[in-house]
Amino acid sequence: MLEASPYSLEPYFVSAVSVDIVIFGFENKSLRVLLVQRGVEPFINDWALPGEMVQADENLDDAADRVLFELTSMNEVYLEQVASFGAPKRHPAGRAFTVAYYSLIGTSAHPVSPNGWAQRARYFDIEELPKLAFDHAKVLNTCLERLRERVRMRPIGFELLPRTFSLSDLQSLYESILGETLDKRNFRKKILSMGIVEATGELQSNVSHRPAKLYRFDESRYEALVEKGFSFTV
Amino acid sequence: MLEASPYSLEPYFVSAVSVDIVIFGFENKSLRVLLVQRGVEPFINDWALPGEMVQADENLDDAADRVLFELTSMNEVYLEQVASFGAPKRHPAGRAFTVAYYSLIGTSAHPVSPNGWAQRARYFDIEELPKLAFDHAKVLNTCLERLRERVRMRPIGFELLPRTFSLSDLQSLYESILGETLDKRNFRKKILSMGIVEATGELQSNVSHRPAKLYRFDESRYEALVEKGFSFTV
DNA sequence: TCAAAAGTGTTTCCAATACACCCATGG
DNA sequence: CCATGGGTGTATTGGAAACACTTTTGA
Repeated sequence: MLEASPYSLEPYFVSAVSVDIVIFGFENKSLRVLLVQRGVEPFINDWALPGEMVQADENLDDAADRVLFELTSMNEVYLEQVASFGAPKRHPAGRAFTVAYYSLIGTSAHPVSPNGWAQRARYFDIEELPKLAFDHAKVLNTCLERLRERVRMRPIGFELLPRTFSLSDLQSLYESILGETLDKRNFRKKILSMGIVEATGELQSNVSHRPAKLYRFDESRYEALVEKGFSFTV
Repeated sequence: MLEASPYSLEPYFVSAVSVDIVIFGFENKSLRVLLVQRGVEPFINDWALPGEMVQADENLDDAADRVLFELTSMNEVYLEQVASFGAPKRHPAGRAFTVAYYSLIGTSAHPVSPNGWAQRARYFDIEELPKLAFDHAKVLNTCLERLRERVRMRPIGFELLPRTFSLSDLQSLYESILGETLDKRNFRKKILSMGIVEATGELQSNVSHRPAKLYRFDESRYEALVEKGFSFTV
């Protein structure tokens, strides 16, 4: 809370606030996170979450959108605020808070343009993360847990797949997010009974095994289900 | 994210960060929220969420604990961070972010000592809230939704009841949090089968109807269940 | 013809739901 | 004896979980 004089607020306007984003992608049957390598002190050369200071005229969600757009040139992406962090010593330059978001974007084909303080950027397998700058390991973990929670409650994550996909693709996605294996028949039954995917009629090609049917995500059906609330437990 | 020169950070250390707390209580079969009436500008005389600026050497959770303790003299209370808000114009004195928490405390018997910028404090029925200062209506709403989400996932909220309580008390608590009525027999079956309450052997006294059995919350059993994860859908 | 992944049904079990009457107390 | 809330059981249904073999393709 904030008050006017005689309780002066002035001494409190000394903090910096940033947004940091855990950008999840999915490729090669594993969950990935986009990290950037710092090109400046502190933590120079360490990997870190993409993030920027919130600008004077910007609200938090807009700042998150901006960071995401500047890095990936993608817009209108699934983005959810998760938590804020503000340990007094988390940044050597002063009192710095950060608001963490996670986002889901299809990995395959977007350009990545690190800018500002970053020298490069790439996806890391969630199982093979490098040491991270600041408290970003904790931030990332918190966001991963939130993603898992979400996935258990509803079929999130179509954003991580190409426009058409096989049910096995979808299953590996869930398996790599949840970190456990699922029964194939039960998984299919569940997804198909929800009616949130529809067959395109196409098949995979050039695979050295029986080609899978391809599906697409039925967004309108999905929205309808979210409206009236459903539970999803694979 | 934060960087060192040549990307100077200095211009960013200009924000204030506060914590605001939605303190839920339960009395008279209805869910209540503790609000304080502002004694200073801006929004003088309006009701607002209890909150304070985060101090220089304090992390967010500690600041929340402090606000709660200063107001209610209670410690070790259930407290959960929910979300952060930072619209550029939300405070007239400058760029001010707030991190919202909610807490659950038994209402009945704690003193309330408003201090600093507040002239008084009292509980409001969740159905009869006054106009709130700043963006606190939105903050409160977000926290209420989080509480509802939590309650649907697990039997939270024993903190809101006296140490011994009847199953009907527990049921009204759930009903007022969720805003819907529940079937008595099914509710009891569910709660008792989870084994998270145990009968004390005592009965209500001085009630002009059949006295209810009193129960207490079995905390160790509860923790054990949380560990291995359970779902709770009343 | 082999390897690799796709695809497919049934049974079992448990939890969710719906539903109506008698009981103990104070006034 | 009446009003008030406390307390109890059963039948039904639907979703969750367990489980193994056949099919199609490219190499």
